[in-house]
Amino acid sequence: MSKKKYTIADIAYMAGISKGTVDRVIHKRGKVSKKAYEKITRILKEIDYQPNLVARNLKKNKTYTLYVLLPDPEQDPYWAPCVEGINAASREFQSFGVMVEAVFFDPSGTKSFNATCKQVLKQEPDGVVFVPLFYQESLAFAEKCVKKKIGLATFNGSLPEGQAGSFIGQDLHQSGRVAGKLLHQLLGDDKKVAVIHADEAYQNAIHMQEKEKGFRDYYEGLKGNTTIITQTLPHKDIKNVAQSMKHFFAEHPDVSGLFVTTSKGYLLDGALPETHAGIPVVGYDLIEKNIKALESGVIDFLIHQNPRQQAYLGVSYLSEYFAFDKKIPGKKLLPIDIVNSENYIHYLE
Amino acid sequence: MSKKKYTIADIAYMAGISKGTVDRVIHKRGKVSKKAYEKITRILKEIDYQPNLVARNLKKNKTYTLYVLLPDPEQDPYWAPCVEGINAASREFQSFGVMVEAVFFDPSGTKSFNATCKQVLKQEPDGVVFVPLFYQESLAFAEKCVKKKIGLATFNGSLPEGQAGSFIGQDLHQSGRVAGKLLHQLLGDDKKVAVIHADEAYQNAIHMQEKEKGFRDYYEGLKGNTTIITQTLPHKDIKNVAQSMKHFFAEHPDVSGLFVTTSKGYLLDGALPETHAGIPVVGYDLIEKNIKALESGVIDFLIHQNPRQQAYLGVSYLSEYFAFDKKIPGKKLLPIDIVNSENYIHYLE
DNA sequence: TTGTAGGCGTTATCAT
DNA sequence: ATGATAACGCCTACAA
Repeated sequence: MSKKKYTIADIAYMAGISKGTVDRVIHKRGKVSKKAYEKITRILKEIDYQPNLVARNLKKNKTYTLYVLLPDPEQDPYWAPCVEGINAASREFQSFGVMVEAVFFDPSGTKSFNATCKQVLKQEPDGVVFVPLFYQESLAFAEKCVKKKIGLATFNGSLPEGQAGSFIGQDLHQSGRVAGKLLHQLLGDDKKVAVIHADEAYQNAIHMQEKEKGFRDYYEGLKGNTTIITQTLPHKDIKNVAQSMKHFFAEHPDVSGLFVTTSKGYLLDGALPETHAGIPVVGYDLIEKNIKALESGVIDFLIHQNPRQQAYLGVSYLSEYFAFDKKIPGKKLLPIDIVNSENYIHYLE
Repeated sequence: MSKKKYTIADIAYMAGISKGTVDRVIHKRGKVSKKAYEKITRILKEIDYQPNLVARNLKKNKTYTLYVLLPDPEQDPYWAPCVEGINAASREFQSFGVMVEAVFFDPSGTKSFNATCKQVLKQEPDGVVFVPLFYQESLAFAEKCVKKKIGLATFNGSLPEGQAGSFIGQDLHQSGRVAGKLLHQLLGDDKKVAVIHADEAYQNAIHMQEKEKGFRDYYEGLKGNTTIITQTLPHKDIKNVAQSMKHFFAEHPDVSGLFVTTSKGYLLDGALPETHAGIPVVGYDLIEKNIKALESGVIDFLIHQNPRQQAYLGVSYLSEYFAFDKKIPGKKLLPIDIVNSENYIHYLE
């Protein structure tokens, strides 16, 4: 089924008119007689004309600038793989005239985020990919971008429905369900388990809550009788987790499984009292410390959110939009990868 | 760091010579004076010249033909997602002059495979992506392709080392280890488990053996004492699995976990004797019947080999090679995805 | 309303 | 050995 490739010249010849008119029809620029318009549209349909994107791109010969805003990987290693993803996409599209610039902000407060947004806007980029860490601020930023007709994509967090641009991330509620299932598979029915919110330096309470909801949701759908309690480990207590855990298990000695809703599962390494040392733990994210905990057996499963791929896709979507006029997928949910000590290696790329 | 984009014209101007000579240097076509050669190479290095792939592609204006050979999805649903992957890649690269044609063969014997290979060679394609289901025959085919200078990629199975072209697949040995780990996580130490080779219609004994090796390998590295036995379920016995399982468990009542090395895990649905009904099972592949078994609880974990992505990458690699002169990655190992009833949905695309 | 004439960057041909 | 030039398909400015 080797379709012949038709060019505008072919079509013009077939219709007995000039290339210019054909082009005007294709781009609906008007200034075409009804007769010519109809004749050409008919031919276009008939041969299923596919414009040569290469030629189009060459002609445009415009370079597009994308900015990617994400938390500084120095401050939270979770974001490190994103930089790789950004670079990979950047390399891939630079020959097509897309320039990508990554900008880091300090995730511990909104100040740095706002400053970075402002700075990026000043560059008048064609597109922006960013992590909407702070809800209100992100919303405001997105609106400004829309107003300036800047292409938009977010990853690792979403803006409200109807928001222009693309969202790339994970179904957090469902990932909570996955965690529930895993603990259930390890423990069986009628046990007591705990959801641990090991607070991050910055605000991602929404993430943690969504995950907990999914987790509870899973257990509620079961016939068995599992008790779920929630424990928050505030940021200030992170210095002495062993102490906190000792208290916790003194109060709840019958807890036999833990679900850590953040990437801080590694904190449990060496912090579990002897009475509960081998207890099943499910956590999040393939950061180095977690992998160590996975190998030492403290953590049984990690859920991988694939930050690298999220960032890669964000840049790719916008790049393809600019370079090839592809439309941007509105929402892309990545798989919820289950990781244990034997398969993590392949997710590190 | 917006690098300026240099063109051949720029370089020619800088060197004070014509574009033609610059081109000759870039493509090492000779017929260039030493002086000019050195001057140009120096400039090229200095500015880190990156040719405009779009323009190059436009100029070449050649259409490439790729053939993809894979088992007929009608006969084994495992291959169905590959067709999607092939189509996705095809759509993506058709604007760049790459034509992709999928051809199915009957996996139950070598006859159809050989016939298909012959037929494909007759078309004189620029590239071939294929599933090396039959070792000897695949080797012969690959050699013929190399001789004819046809671009080569294989997926879901490898040819011996040093073979030209690309291989996309999974580390089967490691996936056996993953299965071992999963069963171990579900069962704990000092149990007896069984490796079940549910024979496929066609020969993939090598795959099954690799998986079993990895599985045993994992358990050998542990301190605990797990006994592993192997049971083959020949193709002819597939009609009456319940009977076979009854015999099996009568003989080995103490087996408390199963590892099915093929995509036939669903056969256990309704075929396990009451005495062993809820026994942990780890299997392979997200085919419909397996997903049902996952949801009903007969299968606890499936290992996903991502056939869709394998096929997609095979086509993409060759397409990018032809369209953009990218070099073909020699070997690409995909992640070993662990799937349970809560996360399978995202792997179905 | 329609047609024509470049030009995007690279490459191949042909003349010098 | 080198330089000028045309062509790939599309788009746009400008002329008719």
